[in-house]
Amino acid sequence: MKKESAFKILKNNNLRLTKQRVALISNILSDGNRHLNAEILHNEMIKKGYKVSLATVYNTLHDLKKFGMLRQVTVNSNHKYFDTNLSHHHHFYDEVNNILIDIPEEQIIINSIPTPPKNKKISEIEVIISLKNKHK
Amino acid sequence: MKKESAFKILKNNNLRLTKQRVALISNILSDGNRHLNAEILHNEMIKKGYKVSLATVYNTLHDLKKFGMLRQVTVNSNHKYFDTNLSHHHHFYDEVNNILIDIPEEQIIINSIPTPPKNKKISEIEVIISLKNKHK
DNA sequence: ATTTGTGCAAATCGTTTGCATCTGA
DNA sequence: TCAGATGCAAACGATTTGCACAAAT
Repeated sequence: MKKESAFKILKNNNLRLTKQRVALISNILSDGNRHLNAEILHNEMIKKGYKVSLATVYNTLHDLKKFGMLRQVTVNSNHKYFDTNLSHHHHFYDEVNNILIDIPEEQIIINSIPTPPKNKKISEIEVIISLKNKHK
Repeated sequence: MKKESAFKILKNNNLRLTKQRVALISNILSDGNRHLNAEILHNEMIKKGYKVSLATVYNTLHDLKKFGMLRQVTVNSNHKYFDTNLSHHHHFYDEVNNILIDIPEEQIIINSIPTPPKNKKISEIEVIISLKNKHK
Protein backbone atom coordinates (compact mmCIF):
# COMPACT_ATOMS: atom_id res chain seq x y z
CA MET A 1 0.00 0.00 0.00
CA LYS A 2 2.75 2.40 0.91
CA LYS A 3 4.85 1.13 -1.94
CA GLU A 4 1.95 1.52 -4.29
CA SER A 5 1.57 5.20 -3.61
CA ALA A 6 5.28 5.75 -4.03
CA PHE A 7 5.13 3.95 -7.36
CA LYS A 8 2.17 5.98 -8.51
CA ILE A 9 3.73 9.27 -7.59
CA LEU A 10 6.88 8.48 -9.46
CA LYS A 11 5.08 7.06 -12.47
CA ASN A 12 2.74 9.99 -12.74
CA ASN A 13 5.62 12.36 -12.94
CA ASN A 14 7.94 10.41 -15.18
CA LEU A 15 10.45 9.82 -12.46
CA ARG A 16 12.43 6.66 -12.43
CA LEU A 17 11.68 4.16 -9.73
CA THR A 18 15.02 4.18 -8.05
CA LYS A 19 15.61 2.36 -4.79
CA GLN A 20 16.29 5.62 -3.01
CA ARG A 21 13.24 7.45 -4.21
CA VAL A 22 10.90 4.60 -3.47
CA ALA A 23 12.34 4.22 -0.01
CA LEU A 24 12.19 7.93 0.69
CA ILE A 25 8.66 8.38 -0.51
CA SER A 26 7.44 5.31 1.31
CA ASN A 27 8.97 6.63 4.46
CA ILE A 28 7.52 10.09 4.03
CA LEU A 29 4.04 8.76 3.42
CA SER A 30 4.18 5.98 5.95
CA ASP A 31 3.39 7.89 9.03
CA GLY A 32 0.46 10.25 8.68
CA ASN A 33 0.86 13.98 8.79
CA ARG A 34 4.37 15.01 9.44
CA HIS A 35 6.57 18.05 9.48
CA LEU A 36 9.99 17.11 8.36
CA ASN A 37 13.14 18.53 6.90
CA ALA A 38 15.99 17.02 4.96
CA GLU A 39 18.12 16.31 7.95
CA ILE A 40 15.41 14.55 9.93
CA LEU A 41 14.46 12.46 6.94
CA HIS A 42 18.04 11.60 6.12
CA ASN A 43 18.67 10.45 9.67
CA GLU A 44 15.58 8.28 9.61
CA MET A 45 16.67 6.59 6.44
CA ILE A 46 20.12 5.87 7.79
CA LYS A 47 18.68 4.58 11.01
CA LYS A 48 16.41 2.24 9.08
CA GLY A 49 19.38 0.97 7.14
CA TYR A 50 18.70 2.58 3.77
CA LYS A 51 21.63 4.12 2.03
CA VAL A 52 20.69 7.54 0.66
CA SER A 53 22.76 10.63 0.35
CA LEU A 54 21.65 13.93 1.77
CA ALA A 55 21.70 15.44 -1.71
CA THR A 56 19.20 12.85 -2.89
CA VAL A 57 17.00 13.57 0.08
CA TYR A 58 16.96 17.24 -0.91
CA ASN A 59 16.28 16.40 -4.53
CA THR A 60 13.41 14.13 -3.65
CA LEU A 61 11.84 16.58 -1.23
CA HIS A 62 11.96 19.27 -3.87
CA ASP A 63 10.56 16.95 -6.51
CA LEU A 64 7.66 16.08 -4.27
CA LYS A 65 7.07 19.71 -3.50
CA LYS A 66 7.07 20.53 -7.19
CA PHE A 67 4.49 17.85 -7.84
CA GLY A 68 2.32 19.07 -5.02
CA MET A 69 2.91 16.12 -2.70
CA LEU A 70 4.46 18.31 -0.03
CA ARG A 71 3.86 21.79 1.18
CA GLN A 72 6.59 23.95 2.61
CA VAL A 73 6.01 25.82 5.84
CA THR A 74 8.34 28.39 7.30
CA VAL A 75 7.99 29.91 10.70
CA ASN A 76 9.77 32.59 12.63
CA SER A 77 12.53 32.35 12.53
CA ASN A 78 14.86 29.55 11.65
CA HIS A 79 12.91 26.52 10.74
CA LYS A 80 11.65 25.24 7.47
CA TYR A 81 9.58 22.14 7.20
CA PHE A 82 7.99 20.05 4.52
CA ASP A 83 4.46 19.25 5.47
CA THR A 84 2.96 15.96 4.34
CA ASN A 85 -0.52 17.17 5.14
CA LEU A 86 -1.79 18.56 1.89
CA SER A 87 -5.23 19.59 2.97
CA HIS A 88 -5.43 23.28 3.47
CA HIS A 89 -4.73 23.95 7.10
CA HIS A 90 -2.91 26.19 9.53
CA HIS A 91 -0.33 25.70 12.25
CA PHE A 92 0.48 26.17 15.84
CA TYR A 93 4.16 26.82 16.25
CA ASP A 94 5.52 25.72 19.58
CA GLU A 95 8.30 28.21 20.20
CA VAL A 96 9.76 26.24 23.04
CA ASN A 97 10.12 22.90 21.35
CA ASN A 98 10.36 24.15 17.80
CA ILE A 99 7.59 21.97 16.48
CA LEU A 100 4.58 22.56 14.31
CA ILE A 101 1.12 21.30 15.12
CA ASP A 102 -1.59 21.15 12.50
CA ILE A 103 -4.75 23.16 12.87
CA PRO A 104 -7.58 21.93 10.65
CA GLU A 105 -8.71 24.65 8.31
CA GLU A 106 -12.22 24.87 9.72
CA GLN A 107 -10.96 25.76 13.18
CA ILE A 108 -9.89 29.16 11.99
CA ILE A 109 -12.51 31.40 10.52
CA ILE A 110 -11.37 34.63 9.01
CA ASN A 111 -14.16 37.10 8.56
CA SER A 112 -12.48 39.99 6.94
CA ILE A 113 -9.74 39.92 4.36
CA PRO A 114 -8.09 42.99 2.86
CA THR A 115 -8.25 43.61 -0.86
CA PRO A 116 -5.06 42.55 -2.61
CA PRO A 117 -3.01 45.23 -4.36
CA LYS A 118 -3.76 45.99 -8.02
CA ASN A 119 -3.07 43.16 -10.43
CA LYS A 120 -2.43 40.71 -7.63
CA LYS A 121 -4.56 37.91 -6.39
CA ILE A 122 -4.42 35.76 -3.33
CA SER A 123 -2.65 32.49 -3.75
CA GLU A 124 -2.71 31.33 -0.18
CA ILE A 125 -3.69 32.40 3.29
CA GLU A 126 -1.61 31.04 6.06
CA VAL A 127 -2.11 31.48 9.75
CA ILE A 128 0.59 30.65 12.24
CA ILE A 129 -0.26 30.82 15.91
CA SER A 130 2.89 30.90 17.98
CA LEU A 131 2.75 29.27 21.37
CA LYS A 132 4.65 29.82 24.54
CA ASN A 133 4.40 28.00 27.83
CA LYS A 134 1.60 28.94 30.18
CA HIS A 135 2.19 30.76 33.46
CA LYS A 136 5.46 32.54 34.19
CA MET B 1 14.26 63.67 16.50
CA LYS B 2 15.57 60.56 14.87
CA LYS B 3 18.80 60.84 16.80
CA GLU B 4 16.90 61.28 19.99
CA SER B 5 15.08 58.01 19.59
CA ALA B 6 18.31 56.23 18.85
CA PHE B 7 19.84 57.69 22.01
CA LYS B 8 16.88 56.68 24.07
CA ILE B 9 16.79 53.17 22.81
CA LEU B 10 20.45 52.67 23.60
CA LYS B 11 20.27 54.35 26.96
CA ASN B 12 17.23 52.41 28.03
CA ASN B 13 19.01 49.18 27.40
CA ASN B 14 22.44 49.99 28.74
CA LEU B 15 24.06 49.94 25.38
CA ARG B 16 26.91 52.25 24.64
CA LEU B 17 26.29 55.06 22.25
CA THR B 18 28.70 54.09 19.55
CA LYS B 19 28.84 55.86 16.23
CA GLN B 20 27.81 52.73 14.41
CA ARG B 21 24.84 51.92 16.56
CA VAL B 22 23.50 55.43 16.50
CA ALA B 23 23.88 55.59 12.73
CA LEU B 24 22.25 52.21 12.23
CA ILE B 25 19.34 52.88 14.50
CA SER B 26 18.74 56.32 13.04
CA ASN B 27 18.71 54.81 9.63
CA ILE B 28 16.36 52.02 10.61
CA LEU B 29 13.93 54.41 12.21
CA SER B 30 14.24 57.16 9.67
CA ASP B 31 11.99 55.88 7.03
CA GLY B 32 8.68 54.64 8.36
CA ASN B 33 7.70 51.03 8.21
CA ARG B 34 10.25 48.92 6.52
CA HIS B 35 11.13 45.32 5.92
CA LEU B 36 14.83 44.94 5.90
CA ASN B 37 17.56 42.44 6.36
CA ALA B 38 21.20 42.73 7.32
CA GLU B 39 22.45 42.89 3.78
CA ILE B 40 20.05 45.63 2.69
CA LEU B 41 20.83 47.68 5.74
CA HIS B 42 24.54 47.21 5.40
CA ASN B 43 24.46 48.35 1.78
CA GLU B 44 22.48 51.42 2.71
CA MET B 45 24.97 52.40 5.34
CA ILE B 46 27.88 52.02 2.97
CA LYS B 47 26.07 53.97 0.31
CA LYS B 48 25.42 56.76 2.76
CA GLY B 49 29.07 56.81 3.65
CA TYR B 50 28.94 55.28 7.12
CA LYS B 51 31.54 52.70 7.91
CA VAL B 52 29.93 49.72 9.60
CA SER B 53 30.80 46.08 9.35
CA LEU B 54 28.25 43.47 8.47
CA ALA B 55 28.83 41.77 11.81
CA THR B 56 27.88 44.94 13.61
CA VAL B 57 24.76 45.22 11.52
CA TYR B 58 23.77 41.74 12.59
CA ASN B 59 24.56 42.49 16.20
CA THR B 60 22.52 45.64 16.18
CA LEU B 61 19.55 44.06 14.46
CA HIS B 62 19.51 41.31 17.00
CA ASP B 63 19.88 43.75 19.87
CA LEU B 64 16.92 45.70 18.61
CA LYS B 65 14.91 42.58 18.18
CA LYS B 66 15.74 41.52 21.71
CA PHE B 67 14.56 44.87 23.03
CA GLY B 68 11.38 44.67 21.07
CA MET B 69 12.24 47.40 18.61
CA LEU B 70 12.03 45.07 15.65
CA ARG B 71 9.91 42.12 14.81
CA GLN B 72 11.14 39.27 12.69
CA VAL B 73 8.99 37.99 9.86
CA THR B 74 9.70 34.89 7.84
CA VAL B 75 7.80 33.81 4.79
CA ASN B 76 7.88 30.81 2.53
CA SER B 77 10.44 30.02 1.97
CA ASN B 78 13.72 31.80 1.87
CA HIS B 79 13.28 35.28 3.11
CA LYS B 80 13.67 36.69 6.54
CA TYR B 81 13.04 40.32 7.31
CA PHE B 82 13.20 42.59 10.29
CA ASP B 83 10.07 44.64 10.43
CA THR B 84 10.25 48.13 11.86
CA ASN B 85 6.51 48.29 12.19
CA LEU B 86 5.90 47.25 15.74
CA SER B 87 2.17 47.61 15.84
CA HIS B 88 0.52 44.28 15.59
CA HIS B 89 -0.22 43.66 11.95
CA HIS B 90 -0.16 41.09 9.20
CA HIS B 91 1.44 40.79 5.79
CA PHE B 92 0.86 40.31 2.15
CA TYR B 93 3.75 38.45 0.63
CA ASP B 94 4.30 39.21 -3.02
CA GLU B 95 5.65 35.93 -4.34
CA VAL B 96 6.75 37.45 -7.60
CA ASN B 97 8.82 40.31 -6.25
CA ASN B 98 9.68 38.82 -2.92
CA ILE B 99 8.46 41.73 -0.89
CA LEU B 100 6.27 42.13 2.14
CA ILE B 101 3.41 44.58 2.38
CA ASP B 102 1.89 45.51 5.70
CA ILE B 103 -1.73 44.79 6.46
CA PRO B 104 -3.07 46.80 9.38
CA GLU B 105 -4.32 44.53 12.09
CA GLU B 106 -7.92 45.66 11.87
CA GLN B 107 -8.22 44.62 8.26
CA ILE B 108 -8.12 40.99 9.22
CA ILE B 109 -10.75 39.75 11.56
CA ILE B 110 -10.42 36.25 12.83
CA ASN B 111 -13.62 34.90 14.26
CA SER B 112 -12.65 31.53 15.44
CA ILE B 113 -9.39 30.47 17.02
CA PRO B 114 -8.56 26.94 18.12
CA THR B 115 -7.75 26.20 21.74
CA PRO B 116 -4.03 25.95 22.34
CA PRO B 117 -2.62 22.63 23.55
CA LYS B 118 -2.42 22.00 27.27
CA ASN B 119 -0.04 24.27 29.17
CA LYS B 120 0.52 26.48 26.16
CA LYS B 121 -0.75 29.91 25.47
CA ILE B 122 -0.82 32.02 22.38
CA SER B 123 2.03 34.41 22.03
CA GLU B 124 1.24 35.71 18.57
CA ILE B 125 -1.10 35.23 15.67
CA GLU B 126 0.35 35.91 12.30
CA VAL B 127 -1.43 35.89 8.99
CA ILE B 128 0.49 35.86 5.75
CA ILE B 129 -1.48 36.25 2.55
CA SER B 130 0.63 35.20 -0.40
CA LEU B 131 0.02 36.99 -3.66
CA LYS B 132 0.51 36.00 -7.23
CA ASN B 133 -0.09 38.02 -10.36
CA LYS B 134 -3.62 38.30 -11.66
CA HIS B 135 -4.80 36.62 -14.86
CA LYS B 136 -2.72 33.93 -16.55
C1' DA C 1 41.58 51.86 33.57
C1' DT C 2 38.19 48.99 32.64
C1' DT C 3 34.67 47.28 29.99
C1' DT C 4 32.20 46.91 25.93
C1' DG C 5 31.94 47.25 20.92
C1' DT C 6 33.99 46.89 16.38
C1' DG C 7 35.92 44.90 12.22
C1' DC C 8 37.98 41.47 9.98
C1' DA C 9 38.61 36.90 8.60
C1' DA C 10 37.74 32.33 9.61
C1' DA C 11 34.18 29.07 10.99
C1' DT C 12 29.65 27.15 10.79
C1' DC C 13 25.10 25.69 9.16
C1' DG C 14 21.89 24.34 5.87
C1' DT C 15 21.49 23.77 1.21
C1' DT C 16 23.00 23.36 -3.71
C1' DT C 17 26.01 22.09 -7.44
C1' DG C 18 29.52 19.75 -10.56
C1' DC C 19 30.98 15.81 -12.00
C1' DA C 20 32.33 10.95 -12.35
C1' DT C 21 29.97 6.84 -11.76
C1' DC C 22 26.01 3.93 -11.63
C1' DT C 23 21.35 2.16 -12.84
C1' DG C 24 16.59 1.71 -14.52
C1' DA C 25 13.99 1.67 -18.73
C1' DT D 1 22.29 1.54 -24.70
C1' DC D 2 22.04 5.83 -22.56
C1' DA D 3 19.22 9.51 -20.34
C1' DG D 4 18.55 10.28 -15.94
C1' DA D 5 19.81 9.53 -10.94
C1' DT D 6 23.13 9.04 -7.31
C1' DG D 7 26.91 10.13 -4.09
C1' DC D 8 30.54 12.60 -2.85
C1' DA D 9 33.02 16.56 -2.03
C1' DA D 10 33.46 21.08 -3.05
C1' DA D 11 30.91 25.48 -3.44
C1' DC D 12 27.66 28.51 -1.66
C1' DG D 13 25.07 32.28 0.90
C1' DA D 14 23.60 33.79 5.10
C1' DT D 15 24.83 34.19 9.65
C1' DT D 16 28.08 33.62 13.69
C1' DT D 17 32.19 33.63 16.16
C1' DG D 18 37.09 34.51 17.92
C1' DC D 19 40.21 37.64 18.66
C1' DA D 20 43.18 41.85 18.42
C1' DC D 21 42.34 46.54 18.34
C1' DA D 22 39.51 50.81 19.25
C1' DA D 23 36.25 53.57 21.68
C1' DA D 24 33.08 54.70 25.45
C1' DT D 25 32.36 55.20 30.30
